[in-house]
Amino acid sequence: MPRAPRQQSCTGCSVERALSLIDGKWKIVILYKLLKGTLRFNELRRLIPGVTQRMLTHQLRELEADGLIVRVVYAQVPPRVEYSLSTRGQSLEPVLLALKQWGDTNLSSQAAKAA
Amino acid sequence: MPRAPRQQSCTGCSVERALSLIDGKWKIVILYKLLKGTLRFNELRRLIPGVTQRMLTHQLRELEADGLIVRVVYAQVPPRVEYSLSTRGQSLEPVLLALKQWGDTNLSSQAAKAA
DNA sequence: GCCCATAGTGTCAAAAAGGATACCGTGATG
DNA sequence: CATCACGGTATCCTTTTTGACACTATGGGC
Repeated sequence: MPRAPRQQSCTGCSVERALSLIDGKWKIVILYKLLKGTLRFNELRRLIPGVTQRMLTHQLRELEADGLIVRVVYAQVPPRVEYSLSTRGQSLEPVLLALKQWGDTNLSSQAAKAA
Repeated sequence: MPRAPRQQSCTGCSVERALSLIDGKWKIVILYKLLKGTLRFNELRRLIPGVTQRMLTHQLRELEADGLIVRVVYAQVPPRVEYSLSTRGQSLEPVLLALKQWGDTNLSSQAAKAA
């Protein structure tokens, strides 16, 4: 998506603004994984098959910039970086759960056909 | 988004599948508008400032293909085409409302700063 | 000395999404 | 006769997003 220019006069609707924060192929999944707790970079990578290192970094950076997640770097070797939801990110829980539940009940192969 | 190729082996997570149905800059907004009832093409267009005719058509077609909305064409002149949520689309209501509420409470200028 | 893991960054190129614009057919309206 | 509204299509072009791949630093293990 040529996503919203990250700053838009927002044509009237809070939904659109909300969307601009969580678009991107991986953001919701990342947030969802983080719901269960803090994760390190490579843990996320393993939890989300298909995401590349670059993409993961990118999305995490944007999520951080939007104040949805918190990034903590431990000055160690090997590096240790932990990601967790910010308060704002946690407030997305209802949305994430609603989405998950919808996916589960409406997208299972059976349900999809029954629809 | 080079969105999910519309058919993916789906690496394990129903959330990802759900996302592939509602990505696109306008889909959620369209669905949200349709929550309140049936709308005609140009009504949608007016309700969603910023969307172009082409985009609206595109997104509506995809939503229809994914079984989230229903398109009814009346053989009249001038043409009359009505869009409404399918049962499946209506089942998205909790998600849409959760998103709207999150947007309202967490993205108002004050809240955004307080975050 | 060589390889591994961690958490990245940088560059390049492909693919997709989105936007602008012009055009279509029809009947009513002026 | 010209124009408008409706619900689109078709085409072209630009911007974004994404993916592939190579490369980095450091300390530990073999």
